Amino acid sequence: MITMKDIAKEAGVAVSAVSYAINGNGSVSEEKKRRILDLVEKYNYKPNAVARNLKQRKTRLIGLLSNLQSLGADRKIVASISDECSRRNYNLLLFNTTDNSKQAIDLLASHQVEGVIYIDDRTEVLIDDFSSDIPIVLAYCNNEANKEFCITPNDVQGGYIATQHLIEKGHRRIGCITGNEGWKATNDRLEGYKKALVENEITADTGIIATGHFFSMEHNYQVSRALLTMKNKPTAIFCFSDAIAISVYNAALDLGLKIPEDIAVVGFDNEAYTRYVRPPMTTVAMPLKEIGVVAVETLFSRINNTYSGHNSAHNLNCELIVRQSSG
Amino acid sequence: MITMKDIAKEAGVAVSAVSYAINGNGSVSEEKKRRILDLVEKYNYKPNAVARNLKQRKTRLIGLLSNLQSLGADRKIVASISDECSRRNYNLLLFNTTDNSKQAIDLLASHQVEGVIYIDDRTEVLIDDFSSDIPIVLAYCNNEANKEFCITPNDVQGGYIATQHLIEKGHRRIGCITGNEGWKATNDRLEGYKKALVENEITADTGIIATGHFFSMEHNYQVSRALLTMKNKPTAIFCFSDAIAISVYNAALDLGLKIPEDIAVVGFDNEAYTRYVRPPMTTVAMPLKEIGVVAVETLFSRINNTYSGHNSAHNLNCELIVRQSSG
DNA sequence: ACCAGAATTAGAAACGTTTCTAATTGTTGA
DNA sequence: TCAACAATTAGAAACGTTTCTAATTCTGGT
Repeated sequence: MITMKDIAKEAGVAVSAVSYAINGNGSVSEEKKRRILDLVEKYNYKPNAVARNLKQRKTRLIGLLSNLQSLGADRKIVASISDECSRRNYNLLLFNTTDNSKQAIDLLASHQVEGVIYIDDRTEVLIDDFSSDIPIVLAYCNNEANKEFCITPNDVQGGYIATQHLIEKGHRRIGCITGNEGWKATNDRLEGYKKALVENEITADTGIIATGHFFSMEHNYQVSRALLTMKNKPTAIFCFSDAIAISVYNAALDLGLKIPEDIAVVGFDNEAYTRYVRPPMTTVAMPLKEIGVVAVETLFSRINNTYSGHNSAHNLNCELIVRQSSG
Repeated sequence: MITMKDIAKEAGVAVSAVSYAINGNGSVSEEKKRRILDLVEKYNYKPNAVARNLKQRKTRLIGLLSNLQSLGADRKIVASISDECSRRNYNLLLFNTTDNSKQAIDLLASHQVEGVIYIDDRTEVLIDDFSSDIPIVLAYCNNEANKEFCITPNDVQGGYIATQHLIEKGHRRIGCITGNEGWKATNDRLEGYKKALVENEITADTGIIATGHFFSMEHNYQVSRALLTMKNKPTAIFCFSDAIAISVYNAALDLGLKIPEDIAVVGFDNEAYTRYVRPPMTTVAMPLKEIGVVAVETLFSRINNTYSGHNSAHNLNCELIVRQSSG
């Protein structure tokens, strides 16, 4: 393993000169500089970043805590975060959280990361303790005590635009199939759904608000079927995920109902396949890329102490992708 | 920022004693040890990993090079790699490759990672130069010059079992829609397809071998439609991706053909949605988790110099997931 | 030719650990 | 009680950089 000392020796200069030559600070005569850089080239010498980091007390490393197991929507956020960090010449130190996030943060801290981004799709995050003096930002998830450092999709607005769209299409009897009970995404989307109804003076009928499940497709199919076989069935259904919407597609197919003529459908998530199902699905896209961008921006403003806290969550708006399932 | 020196001073011992106490090597009297660890607890002191890494010339870091933009199938590999490294108490330093993988590897090397895993879904990998003395392993992709360090799905076998399955279902006239021309996945799956035909003494008809595309669904739809409207159309189609299979689903729907009665379909990739489409899709699952496991194993055996090169690629078998689209 | 000031250079300290060496203390068996 | 040995301890060197300080060389204006 070749070091600066080796280069310095062979070039017949002091190690400081080598450092100056490589980093372009300090001052070195042109002739020496060329001699040094030639050797650097010759040996393909790369300075030891660990030594530099120790001396400079700066690692240009961001810790990324993510439950990669469940890497669903969040994977686009990870990609976006990675891009944003690269642009700033920062790298990511990845840590796979299982449950012990406290320990994970400690480990990242020991590696002297300059900040931590935590991605999770759970409702309330386990970190209660932002006590480490290292800046943390939460992406995609919520933490009541630290709202201002949470970058989340605006699920209320997402639920609202989906429902509003169906109302504009002429529907008055709009059902919905929610996600898991108690999840923030479920609560917020439901709130947006109700808000749209209220604004349009439609009284919500709890009989057509069904509880779905983000993972159990069997359950969603039963719920869809129940909704579509009611005596006074809805003319449209807003589903809290694309997968749930597929359950409605399947139930409709089995019951001989046509989408959107007999039943209009709107999904949520804008999964890749929604463009290709029949009929192409109208759905709500979360601002995943933007969440990554804002998370990194917020983190860096904290790192550089330029953060002007505004004490409210960053709630980024969703976008409605109109296709054919909504009429 | 509190250091060992601070702890040592307050405990009235030498810094070496603190190091011994924390790491449990060396020897320290019980009484001193308790005094030290109490202070460690009190100040929530965590040793600076950068300093330790410098001194020990060991970082317990693996570099991960991945084109996260295209994070498709590979995301499960990333999750698996992350798990395997965690189990070994190693962390991942993530680098988002755009095109300059050489530079990326240099950067990772400067961070003193002990090995590099490169994940890409491109045919031939850009790294021609494994010259850095740091061990590299390629996951999901191929490199002719360094076969033995490539961990790939066995696409030939994948194509074979899909076709064999259709033959066992009684089909003799089996078409296929390939992936992009020139891609290794395309070539290999086609080879497996042909092998199965030959073994069963079926002469391949190039008229029902169509060239599909992994990304252009419009193209795949046209191709599917053409295949299904031939005078002597196939009774089954093997598609080189699930998305292509969906195109066949759509074309069949539009032409009033029923799956699997009128046309049997097998996909490739086992995407999450294939369980929920109608009819549930028979498809081929790549051993993504296993690729991660073997990649990490191979890398560590190189790191620890216990690698017994066997000079051939690690080709891990795919698995057929039988559902209803194949009859 | 000389001097001030600038540019260049060498050397050493520092970053926070681990680990080596040597010194000190403690323990045991005769 | 004393040697012999083991356990504990302190101190310093080392890891590979960056950056400070001070010494040296160079430059141009008189």
